[in-house]
Amino acid sequence: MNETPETGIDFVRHQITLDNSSGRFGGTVATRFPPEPNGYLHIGHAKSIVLNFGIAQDFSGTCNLRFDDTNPTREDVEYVDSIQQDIRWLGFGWHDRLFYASDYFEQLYQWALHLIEHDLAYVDELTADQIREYRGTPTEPGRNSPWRDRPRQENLELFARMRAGEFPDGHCILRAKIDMAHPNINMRDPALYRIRHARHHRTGDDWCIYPTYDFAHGQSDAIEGITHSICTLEFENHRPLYDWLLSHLPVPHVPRQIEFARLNLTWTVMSKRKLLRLVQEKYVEGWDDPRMPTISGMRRRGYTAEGIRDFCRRIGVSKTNSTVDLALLEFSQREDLNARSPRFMGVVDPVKLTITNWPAGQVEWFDASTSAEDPTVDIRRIPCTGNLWVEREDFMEDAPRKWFRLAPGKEVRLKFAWYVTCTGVVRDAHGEIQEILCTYDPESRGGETPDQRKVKGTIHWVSADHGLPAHIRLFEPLFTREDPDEADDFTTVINEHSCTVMNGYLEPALQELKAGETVQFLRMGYFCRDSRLDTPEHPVFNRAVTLKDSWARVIRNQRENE
RNA sequence: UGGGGCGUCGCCAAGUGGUAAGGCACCGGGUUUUGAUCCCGGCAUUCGUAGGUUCGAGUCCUGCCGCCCCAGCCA
Repeated sequence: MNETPETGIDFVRHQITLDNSSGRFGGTVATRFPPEPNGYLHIGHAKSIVLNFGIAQDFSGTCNLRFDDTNPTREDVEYVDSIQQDIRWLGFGWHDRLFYASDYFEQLYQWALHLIEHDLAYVDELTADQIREYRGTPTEPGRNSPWRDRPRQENLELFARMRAGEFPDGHCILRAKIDMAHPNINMRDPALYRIRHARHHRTGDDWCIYPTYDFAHGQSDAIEGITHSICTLEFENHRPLYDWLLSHLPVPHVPRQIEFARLNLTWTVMSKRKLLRLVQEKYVEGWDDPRMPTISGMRRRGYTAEGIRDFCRRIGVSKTNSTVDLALLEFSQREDLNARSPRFMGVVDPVKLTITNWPAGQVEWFDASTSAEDPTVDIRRIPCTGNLWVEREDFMEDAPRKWFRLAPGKEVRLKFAWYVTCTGVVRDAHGEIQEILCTYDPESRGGETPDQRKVKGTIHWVSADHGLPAHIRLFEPLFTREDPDEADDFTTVINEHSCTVMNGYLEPALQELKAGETVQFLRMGYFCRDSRLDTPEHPVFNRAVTLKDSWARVIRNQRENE
């Protein structure tokens, strides 16, 4: 696949180029992807991963994977494992550059001491509520804590006792001493350390005080020699603090923070809090539900890593808050899936088709290619009989103009096989069509006739005597509106019909397909054999994405014009 | 109304004073044993808005308007 970006160089790469020519970092480029292990990665993270690892590749630099694990009450190893798996699956690696902010706890502690020794930090015994009151508001300055000017020695002792576990959670915190009247609220003596008597997934019970994001992130970047610390827009307000800490600490290196806009997608939610709620309240099967925008969900659905990377390149990187159309993600998937998926036949919503002039008991086998490009390669055999399953939507009793599928009196081609002409239908007691009756033209074997007559419509089919019953899962967006975040409560706009399970039939060759593999069912879309619900006795397929359907569009436009 | 950002086609997005790239979507047309793919063609006299500077402004200046972020001991 073409890996060339659709747009010019983005502003982040532009800044890096500028830094390289000014020699700010001696020409080296080091980035990092810093997830907090408190949830599964989603397509928004993919944007960041492609950016950070992509920049490292483009500039012959490095990209570290660093877990931002400074809050043991929210984090879990389940997530550190899934995150690594997802990044690898996306096609990126970090070699031996796997780090944890918790690796730096001792160094961070020493730096906190340094701040105290220079009268730049103090232990505050105000309660959380009091601190909030003292902080002021965006339009009013805050007030100094009564503990702000306690002696250096006392701060040192108190901080040591915090570490020693002498105080309960919330008893006190370490704060930077900056400016309680600062117009940027993040500079009003921000918290640096808090007490958390909680077991950490890596450091166990070694610590009962943990650094905040602000105190850990920039210093971790400094320790790792990160040149460009790329984060999302909401951290822009933190940059003055990021820079302040770095300039007041004896760090070995000073990185540059650059912020870009996080990804929003239509028809979905992206916040970890909301995704967690979908999982916990069982609106979905789990983090890897094919309807989830998680990496694991998309993988299970049948999306490809290449397609996701391509999507991330197409959306670009900027500082504009934006919501990308889901159609673009689907386009990227179709483009990649089209190039790599073998073609098979599967009937999703089956209706019987009986060939009335078919020799009783006869079975014909056709050699057919699974390639859309070259009919001479990748041949498998398909059985055909007089009893077939065809797609219910491929028949219409009163066909509109330009309909060239099945209808009374109309002739169509059964892909790879014969021409059949519809002679009638059989209905059940409720008037539902139970069976379509056809005759076939024995001269049309393989889909062409000696008289070269044109048949515009070609439909897919499966021999009812050989077809493999399967559950075929069709998905719609999880929400009923394209901007679920705008609803008062996003759970009130959940789409009840986001997953429809069809009882379909597949051509026998599909029996061999392995779980996790994606194929095209001719005319129906790309389907991935499910890795969780599938059994050898009863296959389960997920539709990753439909094919473009210009007939549906014709119908839609016709309706709108009426 | 304090501070920090952002406003270029329906959705993204290039553009760094010289006369509006590209992708998606959409609309035509051609090829086709997938109404798929593929291929051709169309799609911003205008850059939130009002002024100003300039031979020349999406790009510079000023004023408005709109949207996003910040008052966690979350990240």
